[in-house]
Amino acid sequence: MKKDKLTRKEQEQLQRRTEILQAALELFSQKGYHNVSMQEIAVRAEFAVGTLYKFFKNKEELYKEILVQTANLFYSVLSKALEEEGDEYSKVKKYLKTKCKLFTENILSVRLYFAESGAGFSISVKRGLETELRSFYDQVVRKLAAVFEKGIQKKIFRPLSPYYLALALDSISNAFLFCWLEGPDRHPVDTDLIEKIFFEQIYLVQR
Amino acid sequence: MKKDKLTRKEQEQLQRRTEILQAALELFSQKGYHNVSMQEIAVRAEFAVGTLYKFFKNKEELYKEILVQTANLFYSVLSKALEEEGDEYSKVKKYLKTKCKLFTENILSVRLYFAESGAGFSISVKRGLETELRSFYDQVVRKLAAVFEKGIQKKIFRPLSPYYLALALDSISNAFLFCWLEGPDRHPVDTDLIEKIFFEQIYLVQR
Amino acid sequence: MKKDKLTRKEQEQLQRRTEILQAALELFSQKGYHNVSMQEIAVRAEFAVGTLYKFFKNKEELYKEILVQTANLFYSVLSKALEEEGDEYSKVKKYLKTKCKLFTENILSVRLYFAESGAGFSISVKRGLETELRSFYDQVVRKLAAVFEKGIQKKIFRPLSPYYLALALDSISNAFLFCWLEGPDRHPVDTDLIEKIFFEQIYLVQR
Amino acid sequence: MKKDKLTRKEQEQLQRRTEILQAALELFSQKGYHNVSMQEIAVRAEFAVGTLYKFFKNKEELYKEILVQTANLFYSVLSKALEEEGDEYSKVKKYLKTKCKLFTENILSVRLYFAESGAGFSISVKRGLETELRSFYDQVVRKLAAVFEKGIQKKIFRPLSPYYLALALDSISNAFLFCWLEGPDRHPVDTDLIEKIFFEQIYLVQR
DNA sequence: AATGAATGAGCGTTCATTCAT
DNA sequence: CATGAATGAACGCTCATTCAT
Repeated sequence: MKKDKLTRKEQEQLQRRTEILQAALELFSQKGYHNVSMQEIAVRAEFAVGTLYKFFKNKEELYKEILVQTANLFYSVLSKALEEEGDEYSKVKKYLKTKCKLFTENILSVRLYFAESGAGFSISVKRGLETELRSFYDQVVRKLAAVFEKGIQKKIFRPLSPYYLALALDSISNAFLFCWLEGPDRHPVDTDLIEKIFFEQIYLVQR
Repeated sequence: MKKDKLTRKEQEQLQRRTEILQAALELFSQKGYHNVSMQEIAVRAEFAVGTLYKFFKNKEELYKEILVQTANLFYSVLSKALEEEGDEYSKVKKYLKTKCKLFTENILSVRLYFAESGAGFSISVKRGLETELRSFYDQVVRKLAAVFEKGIQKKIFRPLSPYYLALALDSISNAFLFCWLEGPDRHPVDTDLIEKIFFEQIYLVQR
Repeated sequence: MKKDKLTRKEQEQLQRRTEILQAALELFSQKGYHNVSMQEIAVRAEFAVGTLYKFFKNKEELYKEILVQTANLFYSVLSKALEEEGDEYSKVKKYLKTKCKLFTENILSVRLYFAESGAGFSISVKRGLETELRSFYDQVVRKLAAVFEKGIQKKIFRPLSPYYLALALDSISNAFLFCWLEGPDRHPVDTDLIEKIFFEQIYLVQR
Repeated sequence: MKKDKLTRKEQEQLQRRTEILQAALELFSQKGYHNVSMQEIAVRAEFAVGTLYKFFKNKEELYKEILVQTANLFYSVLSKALEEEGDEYSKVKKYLKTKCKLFTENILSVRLYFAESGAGFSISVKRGLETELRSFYDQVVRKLAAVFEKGIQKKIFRPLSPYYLALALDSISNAFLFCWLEGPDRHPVDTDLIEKIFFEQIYLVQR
């Protein structure tokens, strides 16, 4: 009947689903997968336990859904940032700015995502999920590396291994963002400062 | 009564304790805190469950002990590396070399430590443990920052925020080590390569 | 208002009811009461769950209805067979023939009926249902016994306890029918063979 | 160390196991598999739920154990009865006597066994268990059939299909025993009466 | 001191039943 | 009326912890 639009019922369903995911995200990111019960999620989402199972096959799938959604969001937003118009330098600047915004606006997801997939090591809740998530992450790093490669060819960046350069930029930005977002003082993240530190000083733009 | 030496009984006790910790480390680092039962640890350590409780108040304390021991080891080894003779440049080189060795030789501990305390975010098994471990980590970063500060004064390093410089070096070295230690290829970690990348190319030693 | 005929609405209602009962019979007889959910029945009957509850107070009543209908069918059909014209010998022959046909044409009901009420022991889904069903069964046996009694008086049958004779005939015919209907070979049931075995050989018609 | 005898500990374990099985038998035979919870069994056996799982992998295994034990008991006792000294006539008499005693002394097991494996149809709790149990039953029937076969050769019994003869005897004896054991009056089972009915009147001993 | 059998709270999950639409 | 999304009690099962031996 309707093509683009969802029926009101479908909209409501989607809304409920989102509410459950939000409640679960809040709890999982705060206490971790194993310390959150379905009962608890149900109470916070203001549904009965059974209702959760109407939307998600089991606890693991609910958890996985959150992480995959997060991974998709991060991947699509960061990918787009790297595909914008401009030279490689401005692309990387855009990437950083976008990443800062993304992290700032999605602290809970970020927290959960890094706890599960680990920037480095991690012990996954679900066998294979870790690998799946890391591959998302790796795709972004590779896209970033491709930008560095082109920038190196154009003599915008110093001639270093593009992949390690990308990895380095990513890990530094993660570290700084974690530092700012988690700190007890919790200063608003200063995008300009990051940009300045990475590019003008550390990151090797040819002068 | 006894001053330096432990009685044979005390030695034996220490030995048992260590065996339990080792068994637990292997299991926790492989499967994660929540997927390892005390039963399982007992079997691997070749003791009865009850015996585990003679040495550790509960599962959480056993876990905590492993992490705190790891943190102590890392802290003491890395601190010492930074206190060796030489200028700031060679101190940082020594720090990196030591860290590579430390990680390579203690993969299990490293895996567990980063899964729990997170290079960045993490969701702790035990409330407060995360903070405690991060403070250990932070002490090392601060020591490294102090070295950078002195190096900057001596004009060995460029004039950047010493703390962020330390954080950056640390996060990059973590990222590279994770990459090497976890990679499916699992090349033996190339200390010289790290050194070269960090110092000659990225890390901005004044030339 | 209406005397004999049902309004179209009532007819439709009856039709729906029958469809539900049929769907439930198929599922119950295949998987057993506890392994069939109302959801499942609803899907097979192509109604909503709620609709099932318009027709039957609850799952138990739906189940009970199937069994009671089956019991009624069996009772009425077998009773009628025993009431037909003829001597006692041909009555019993008729009874057997009818029973064979009844079982063959209603395997699902038979399966469910015997699983629930048990030829012998059984553990009922519903307290009291077992007893209720057995009383139906017992009525048939008593009717059969009455025929044997008369036949014994007429010297058609040997002078044995009519009730036990009836019980024996019934249990043997059940056993043979089960054997034939369930057997992996599943020969079409040979009515004549049964008749021959029961009457000419085992069942002791006076010669 | 000990060869034949069990250590006291092992004896105690066996005792506990038996107590659990007994409690479970009582409940299962009364209310059926699906209407008995592990909690309930635990309470009746005066153990904690966890303890049940030390002895049996899960509810199904506990149930299966009861049935298989019963099947084994029935099979071994009835087989032995058929192997005793004597002609075929006395063997069958012995078989009947033994079966009466067996049923009388193990009403609960009998009730459960027939509810599950069904003398005829049944809907099994566990896929395959039904088949497994029926094969035990079938072995006994075949042994009995072999006795009939020999008896027929020796002209002790009338020349009928031995298998159907065995099936008939078994189903009649079941029916009578069920009748006596379940009846509200619950007369003590009259072995002699059964024997008399089967042999002298119905069962075709050549005269 | 060491043991490991016993415990039972608490989990994830199902499904008969209800009731707003 | 028919619907089917929502409910929540109750299940099977696990495992950290205890304590009699």
